[in-house]
Amino acid sequence: MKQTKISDAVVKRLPLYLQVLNELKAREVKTVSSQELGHLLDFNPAQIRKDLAYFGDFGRKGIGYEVDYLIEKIRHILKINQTISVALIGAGNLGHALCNYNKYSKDNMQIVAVFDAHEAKVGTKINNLVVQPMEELADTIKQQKIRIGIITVPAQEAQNVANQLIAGGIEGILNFAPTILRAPDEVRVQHADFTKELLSLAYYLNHKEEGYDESDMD
Amino acid sequence: MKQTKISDAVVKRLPLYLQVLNELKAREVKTVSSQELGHLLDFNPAQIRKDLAYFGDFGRKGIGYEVDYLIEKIRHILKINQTISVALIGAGNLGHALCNYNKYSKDNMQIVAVFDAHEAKVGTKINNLVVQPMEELADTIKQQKIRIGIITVPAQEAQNVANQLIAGGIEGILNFAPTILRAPDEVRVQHADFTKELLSLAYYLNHKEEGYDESDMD
DNA sequence: TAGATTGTTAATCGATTAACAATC
DNA sequence: TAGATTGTTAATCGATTAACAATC
Repeated sequence: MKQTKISDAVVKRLPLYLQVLNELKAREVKTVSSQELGHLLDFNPAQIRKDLAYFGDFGRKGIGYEVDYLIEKIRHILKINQTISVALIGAGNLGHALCNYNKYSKDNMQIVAVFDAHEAKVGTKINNLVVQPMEELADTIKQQKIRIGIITVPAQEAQNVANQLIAGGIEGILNFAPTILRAPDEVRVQHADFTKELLSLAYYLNHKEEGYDESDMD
Repeated sequence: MKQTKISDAVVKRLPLYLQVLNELKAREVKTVSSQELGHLLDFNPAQIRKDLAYFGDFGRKGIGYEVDYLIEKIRHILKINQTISVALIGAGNLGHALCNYNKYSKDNMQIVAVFDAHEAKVGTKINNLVVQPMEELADTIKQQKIRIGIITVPAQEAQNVANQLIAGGIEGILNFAPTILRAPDEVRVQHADFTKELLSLAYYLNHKEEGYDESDMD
């Protein structure tokens, strides 16, 4: 029984592999080498082979990887086979977008409940889901076996919502609010804050030439 | 004139520093040590000092960093002072959410134009911005000095939209579509794909215990 | 002054890449 | 078989952390 701690860097790349493999499958490509995958993803082929080798021997020497087979393996590693129930808190614009996105997505996440603290929102419908009041959060988590909470409320309310999710026994949180959440170690918190992406994009646009020039500061 | 190549890891942390500093400022905290910042962010204090030192000597030995001053310095580094014009392509749910978000945001990005390929959308309004047809993209980029394009169209259309942005002379792209974009080296492409965050979250929920156990595969 | 904390060098840690025997 | 490509070990590279002189 081989057990290795897989690094965050590797886990982050798995969804990317899956994405490219799905695109290859759509193009009816049957096998692919680490060389080709590396070219498509701008990764080093050795890195791809090493990443995949953490989980088993999926390739064939001299041939490469069978696309269908590798997809199945990675789906298995990420446990996409089983559906995970998700709650969304914050029925604003972003919440709507995510619900809508979720409806068409074919991966394992399923938003099964939506909550909002504002009375005006409670009772309205998003894609057949009735927006519930926050008071029902803990009970619903238990009844519907919800494991992940997506936070799409304003930054000031995010920690409060997180606390309620944690109290309700949530296992993971995807936080869209631009604030850092405190959570116990058992609860995995992932940030999906595109403002940070925009800010670093701005940095790169303004420092395109090369390194940072300290005299810029004056 | 000291010039150093700043690593991606450092640039990614700058917005986080800014975020925490802004929260400290709101609480009227005047100075903060790398120790305290490290505690708030779960970072090593030495790392914070090293990161900041790339850009200049912002702290005072024995005291720490002045919150207001450091905020100004980081804003300067990220060039948040000057506004950057942004175009959004894809007037769907996510596009709406981003426009709305942008209206209230106080940072440097400003969505100044919205485009959509679908006739039904063209001419409708999002926060005072009239949705324009794709044909006007290149001209608008030039006229309005747009530097960044945000892509919120379905995955299949994303590369096509990216090509049009690139042809129009865009400098950076923030891609929300779950697909990998090909772009020349001069154009910085940043991915803001929360599906990937969700997938890795799922991984961690299912492999909480410890390392990966290869016999799980059977 | 004594205590605290920076900026920075050196040490450590971990992740990426190169290289190659194994083998399809 | 000859050519290709894996899985894996060893080498390299880069990022994080520890340690400490400088100094507020």
